[in-house]
Parts: sequence; C-alpha cells; structure tokens
Amino acid sequence: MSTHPILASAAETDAFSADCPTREILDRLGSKWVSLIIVALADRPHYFGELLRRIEGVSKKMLVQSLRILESYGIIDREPKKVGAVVKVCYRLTEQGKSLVEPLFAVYAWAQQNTDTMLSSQEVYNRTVSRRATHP
Amino acid sequence: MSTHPILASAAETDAFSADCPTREILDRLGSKWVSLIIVALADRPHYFGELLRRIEGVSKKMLVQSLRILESYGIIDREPKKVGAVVKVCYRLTEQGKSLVEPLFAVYAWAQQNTDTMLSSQEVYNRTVSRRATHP
DNA sequence: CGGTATCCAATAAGATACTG
DNA sequence: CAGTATCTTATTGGATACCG
Repeated sequence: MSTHPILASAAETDAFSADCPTREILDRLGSKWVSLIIVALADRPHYFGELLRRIEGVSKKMLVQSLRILESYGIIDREPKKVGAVVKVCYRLTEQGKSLVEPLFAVYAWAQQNTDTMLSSQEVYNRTVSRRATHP
Repeated sequence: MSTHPILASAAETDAFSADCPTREILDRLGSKWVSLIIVALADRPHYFGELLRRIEGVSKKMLVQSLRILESYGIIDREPKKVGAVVKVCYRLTEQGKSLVEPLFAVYAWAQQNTDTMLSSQEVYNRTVSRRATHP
C-alpha cells in the first residue's frame, strides 16, 4: 500500500533515538542560516562579506558560527585569497557539500510551492478558536 | 557549467530576503521535533501517546506545540477517536503532508549516509586548533 | 576585510503539577 | 489519554566594540 519505497525506511530510521548522531546533524542542517548558506554557495562561491550582505538579517556572529559548523563537517571549504591589496576569505561547497544541494533544494522547492497554501491554511486555523479558547 | 538545472534556482530564490514567508516555513520544518514527527507519520498514523514514546526525548509540551504548527499548516490531520473506553487522538499526514515526505526523506537519507564522514571530519577539525586557539 | 569578545535581551525548552 | 498552566533554567541570538 506504500506508494513509494522510501516510505519503508521511515519505520527503520534510528533518528527517533535520542543518542542518534544523525539527529544532531539534521538539527544543524535545519538551522536557519546553515541551510541558507548552502543555498547561496550552491549558486557560486562567495566571499564572507558577500554572504553577509546576501543573506538578509544574518549577523556577523551567526554567519561565522554557521560557516564553522559547515567547515567542520566538510561541507564547505574556506580559502583566504589575496584580492588586490587585501585578503578576502572565499567559501565554496566541497564535493560532499554539492551532494547535499539536490536533496536540500527539493525541500526548498516544496516549501516555495506550498507557502501560499500553508499561510492561508494557518489563517483559517487561527480564526478557528474552537479548542483552547480561553480569554486574551 | 552548472551540473544540474536545480542549481539555477539558487540564484533566483527569494529566501535570502528577510521578509520572505517561505523562510519562516523552512525554519519551522527544519525544527528538530517537527521533522521527526513527519518522518514518524510517514510510516503510519500515530496516536499522541505513541508519538510521545516513539520520539525519544520530546516533552509533552514540545510535542503538542509542534503538532499544532503542523496542523495549522495543513500538513497533518488531528482526529479524536473512541478507542475502547477512552478517547485517543490520532494524527496522520494530509495529502499535502505526504507530498513533503519524499523531499524531506531525501535530506534524511543524505544525513544518514554522511553522518560518519562528517563526524570524523569534525574530530579532525576540532584537533586542528590552528585558528582561534587561545587557552581553555 | 574578516573576524573575536563581551554583554544583554529574547526565546526555547525542561520539569512539574493539574484538568476534563 | 491528551492536553494546559506555570515556573525556571538553558540556549540563542542581536548589538556593540575592538583587533590583526
């Protein structure tokens, strides 16, 4: 009855276990800035400053932190380069990082396609104060 | 030079914009418990108590909160059912929710396949105290 | 430019107790 | 069983200032 073989693995994943290391990885990948960085670098390599400007709302602190996580996992490479007079630091996806792009983008594409539906569903839901309706 | 058409969209996504609604959706989907719930429900519908026991480490509070988010988005359905003497609440994916399973699972599969590599890469990285090495 | 360091506010989340 | 309510702690993250 399962429509897709991939569903079968849901029963077998060990991600439900509290000490499953994959869980921590997923947690980090799911983090706001980390995934945006990967999407940006999927486009092309970026200098630090470029990322800072391109990813609206990210602070220097969070950008550095997220980049370090990705670097430690071997998902991105960090390369300081002389550009004119100054040294800039260029970040790019490793081969491993590139292999993450397709699955990650599938989720992005889904989210973009379903955002409108979900937001209007949410509005309806919020007006339906059936449960939990005490007073403001 | 782009190896895959999907990469092209990276340049065009509006997710970099701070007020992009898709960003918030992605944020929520990326959250620890939300994604684990979807994976569990991809397997089969679950009662609340089943989810609580299956997803190790989740608290009642976080489980309820995450389920409400998914329900409000129309990703899951909530159905109270008489089971013997008591009423249990059954959660299952909606059709929309089911459409999320495949992309989400692609990321899960990637993470599971790459966990070992990433963890050992991280160990090496942590021993390399080249940058930022002040004292404990 | 590409970071670090520090401080502080906001938020998330665990524990616990209670309810229909 | 499936929540709600409340309190408290832990973690996150933004602002700011400074450094090589």
